[in-house]
Amino acid sequence: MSSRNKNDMKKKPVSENVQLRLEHFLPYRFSILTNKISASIADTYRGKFGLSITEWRIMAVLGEYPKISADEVSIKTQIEKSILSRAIAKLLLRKLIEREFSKTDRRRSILTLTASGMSVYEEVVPLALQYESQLLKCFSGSEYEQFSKLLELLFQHVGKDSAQIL
Amino acid sequence: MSSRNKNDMKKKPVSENVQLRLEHFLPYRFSILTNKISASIADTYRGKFGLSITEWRIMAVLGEYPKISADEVSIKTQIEKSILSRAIAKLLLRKLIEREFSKTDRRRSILTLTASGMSVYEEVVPLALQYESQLLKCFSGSEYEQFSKLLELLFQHVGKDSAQIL
DNA sequence: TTAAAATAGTTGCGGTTGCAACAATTTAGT
DNA sequence: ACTAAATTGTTGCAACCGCAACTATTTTAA
Repeated sequence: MSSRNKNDMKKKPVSENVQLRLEHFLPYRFSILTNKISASIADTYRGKFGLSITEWRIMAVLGEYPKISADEVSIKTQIEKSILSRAIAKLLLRKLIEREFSKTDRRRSILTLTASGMSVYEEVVPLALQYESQLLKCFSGSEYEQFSKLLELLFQHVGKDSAQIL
Repeated sequence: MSSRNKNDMKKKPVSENVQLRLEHFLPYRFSILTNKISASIADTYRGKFGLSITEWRIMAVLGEYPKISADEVSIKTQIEKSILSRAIAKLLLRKLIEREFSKTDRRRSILTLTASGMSVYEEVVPLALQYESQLLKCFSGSEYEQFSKLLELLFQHVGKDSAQIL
């Protein structure tokens, strides 16, 4: 083994030779895919109901969990609290949701869908489910099972303190 | 069969009984996952290089495909053209990329990484790959194969005219 | 009991986003 | 050759985003 070989190795460590192909890069692919899906859903919600995705998500959570606080909505949806506050203000104006404040803790809000909010909710839910099933048409039953399982794995992995991952 | 039963069916069609569980809704899960991943990557790029994800993507594409136009970057990255235009302006100011215009079509820009842009690129690439491999640590080899394949399926499916899907 | 810390929600502000209109140039159709 | 349409990139504008500072209230603990 000559010293020339040794120098070559120093000049070109493996890591610098590894190349990045953006279109195969997982985080990138995820992002593109998610953006497409979100954009297409957002179009529908905005077009048919004048709802942003954020607004819809708030309503979706309230449909499942009536009488929770803004803070609990924030925890469940990961929506940042200032964004949430403004979205809630809009929904209140449009009377799609109602708010009272807890008697025992006057900081805490208690949010519910109004009757008209509920009727929008009941109109959107089937649309959302239909969209999802359209999306999943590319999978066979067992493929869906696999995908769901693997996605869950990834979810768990990312969930445990993402600071630690990078 | 009484007319009462018929009325009941009108009042509660099956579709209204189907419920939505947001946390199991695929588009929602995708969105949460992607946002977490993107946020964590964005932190690194911003912290170490002062680059937004958009800016980094432009550089990544130029690293792979030197001398392409803004429009081609837009097609490859799906970045909207006004956002792209402003990001390119920033990268030009910081002299991370260079621009000339085609002699034969003076509308068309020709973009390349500068030397310093290239050196940033070569510093970021290994980081990005390292992040990806961290992310994939939750999969075994065969799980990764599966996941990759299924994601590709979904990708194709969504790709073919998303208007048609919804 | 009272001062400090924690919690819930709102708001100010600077930055980003994305649609739509625009200018400059090139291509197509007649 | 000449006008209409298409393409490439930029910019105006209104909406949105998210951090940080703020108010109001409740909890902690000395």
